[in-house]
Amino acid sequence: MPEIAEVRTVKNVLKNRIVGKTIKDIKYRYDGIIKTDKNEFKDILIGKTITNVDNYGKWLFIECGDYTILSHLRMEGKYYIKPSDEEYEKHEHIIFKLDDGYDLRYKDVRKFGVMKLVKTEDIYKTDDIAKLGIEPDSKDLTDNYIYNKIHKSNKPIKELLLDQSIINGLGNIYVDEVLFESNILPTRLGNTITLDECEKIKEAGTKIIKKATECGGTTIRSYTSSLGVEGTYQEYLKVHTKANQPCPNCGEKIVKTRVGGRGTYICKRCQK
DNA sequence: ATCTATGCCTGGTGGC
DNA sequence: TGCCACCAGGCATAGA
Repeated sequence: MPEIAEVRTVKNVLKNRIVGKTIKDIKYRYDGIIKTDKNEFKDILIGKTITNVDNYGKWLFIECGDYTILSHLRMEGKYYIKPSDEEYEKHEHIIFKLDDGYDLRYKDVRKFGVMKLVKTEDIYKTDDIAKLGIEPDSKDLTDNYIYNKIHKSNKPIKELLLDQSIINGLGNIYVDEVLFESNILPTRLGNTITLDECEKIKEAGTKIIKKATECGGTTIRSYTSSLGVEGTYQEYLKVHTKANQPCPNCGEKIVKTRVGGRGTYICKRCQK
């Protein structure tokens, strides 16, 4: 499940491989991914040159001059670059045929991902992007910012950290890791979290996301390998996916529970 | 306004 | 082996 570190890795790979290429054609094999006008998507993009690839939190921006594809990978979206004559694989839904003989292919087994075409100058005015909060390793993220966003809430801190309008880019894996690193139980309500603990969340978020980004992200469930977008941060995970294994700090058994409907891993001794 | 339930999806898994 | 109910979960949206 791509979170900010994985999306940044995809961005870096794509940036090296597709910037400067021109889109010759677009094929839809399943067009439900496209959430803006499907005809316009083709009409506007065919003939355009890819000018940049960027990301903001989990959103990927594929910039083509005055228009940009906003792409969200959700659970299992992936991009591949393959020779144009290579056979299509199952679940390769959107095919961008580039002028260098390669395709940019969007594959998504569960079809949860979305693409939207917007004017580049309007990216940060769109509803999807405008509402996003601050990235977890940004210098702009402060203990006071977090505290102000959560201290009146009676939702579990885990749900608040998954709220993209507060912190932009954390998903289920990194929230578990951040809360473990901060010694905070995910079930604690927002209104019980102290300013000091917000500082710990900020520090942990910065440290973990920086490291995970360096590692190229985390690969937990990989059906297929792709273009170097598989990371190695899974080697550094301390609690997520570690049910029944000893806590790396104290040896207590890691427990898997559910918080806000999501699988959640905790050490009951280290997290209070 | 805010909360809860549901839908989107497919493949893997465990029970029988 | 086959069948099937269930689970994984980010996010939008409908309904309460």
